[in-house]
Amino acid sequence: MGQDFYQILRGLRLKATPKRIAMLEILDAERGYLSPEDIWKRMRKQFGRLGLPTVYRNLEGLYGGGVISRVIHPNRQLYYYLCRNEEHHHHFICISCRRVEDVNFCAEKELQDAVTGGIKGKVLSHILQINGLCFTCLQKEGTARAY
Amino acid sequence: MGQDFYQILRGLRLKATPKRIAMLEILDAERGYLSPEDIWKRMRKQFGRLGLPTVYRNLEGLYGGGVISRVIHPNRQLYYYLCRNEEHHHHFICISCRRVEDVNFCAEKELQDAVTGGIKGKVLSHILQINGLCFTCLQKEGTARAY
DNA sequence: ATATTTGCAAAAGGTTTGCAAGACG
DNA sequence: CGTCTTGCAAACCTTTTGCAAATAT
Repeated sequence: MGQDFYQILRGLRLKATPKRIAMLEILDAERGYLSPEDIWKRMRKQFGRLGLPTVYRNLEGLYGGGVISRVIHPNRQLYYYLCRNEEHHHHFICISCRRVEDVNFCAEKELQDAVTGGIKGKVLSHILQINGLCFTCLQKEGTARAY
Repeated sequence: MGQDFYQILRGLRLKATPKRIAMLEILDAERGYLSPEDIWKRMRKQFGRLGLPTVYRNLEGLYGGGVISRVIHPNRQLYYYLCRNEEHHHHFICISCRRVEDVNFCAEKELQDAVTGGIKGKVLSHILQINGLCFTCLQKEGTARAY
C-alpha cells in the first residue's frame, strides 16, 4: 500500500490534507487497533499543532467512507483499524496486545433468514466480533479475565 | 414470572433490597431495551430518594450474574434487557422502537473453529447483534438510517 | 452484629460542538 | 476564491468513585 492515500481520500470527496494522509499511514503501519488518542499521540510527533477533535472528525469520515473499520472493546471504547481485506468479514481482537485478525466467516445469510423469516424486519447492520487472547498472549498467561 | 426475584437475587448473593426487586420488575414488564436513565426515571415514581449510581451499580451486578443481558446501541450507549430465554442466543434490536427479539442462532462453533484453527487463540467472549427495524416500524417508514 | 447497599456530590473520561482562522483544489 | 478543515476552548453526557449513613440478613 503505497501513496494511493491521496486517491482514496479524493474518492471519498475528502480533501487530502497532510493530517488525513498521516492518519492513514499510521493506521496502515499498525497491525492492531488504535484508539483516537493513540493516533493523536503519534501524529503529534509530526505536527506541532493538532487537536484531538480533528482526529475524531477524520476518523468519523474515514469510517463512514468504509476505509477503516472499528472495534468495540469490552471496555466500551472505540478503536480503529485499517482493513486490507476487501471482502465482508469480521474480527478477532486480542484484549491484551490489541492484535486484530480477520475472521473470514459471516453468518449473514442465517441472520438475514432469522430476521426475514421470524421477525419480518429489516436488517440495517450487524455486529459480529470475537474477543479473546491471541496465541502469543495466551502463552504469557496472567492476562485472562472474564469479558 | 412472579415473585421469585427474591430467590434470584439471593442466588447471586445479592441482598434483596426493594430497589433491586423494583429494577427487575421494571425490566420484566418491558419487552424492549432500557437505558440506565430510563430505569432510574421509572424507579423514581416509587422511591423518593434514588441515585443514578445505584441503578448503575445494580445493573452491573445483575448483568454480571447473568440475570439481565445488554445491548450495545449503534449510538454507543448501553441498554439493558431482561432475558427469559434460557439458552444461549443473540438479539435483534429495533433501532426505532427498542423492541428486542431473540435470535436463536449462534455461529459459536464456526467462530470457535476459526479461532482455534487459524488464530490459535482463546475466545473469551463474542458479540453478535443485529440492528434494524422491526416489522411494525418498517411500515411506518421514515426511520431508516445507515447504521 | 456486620457486611452490603445507598445517597449525594464530585470527578472522570471519552466525545462533540461552535466559531474564527487556515488550507486544499 | 469558495468550500472544506482545523485549533482551541468549552460543553456534553454517560459512567464511576469516595465516603458516611442506612439497611438486609
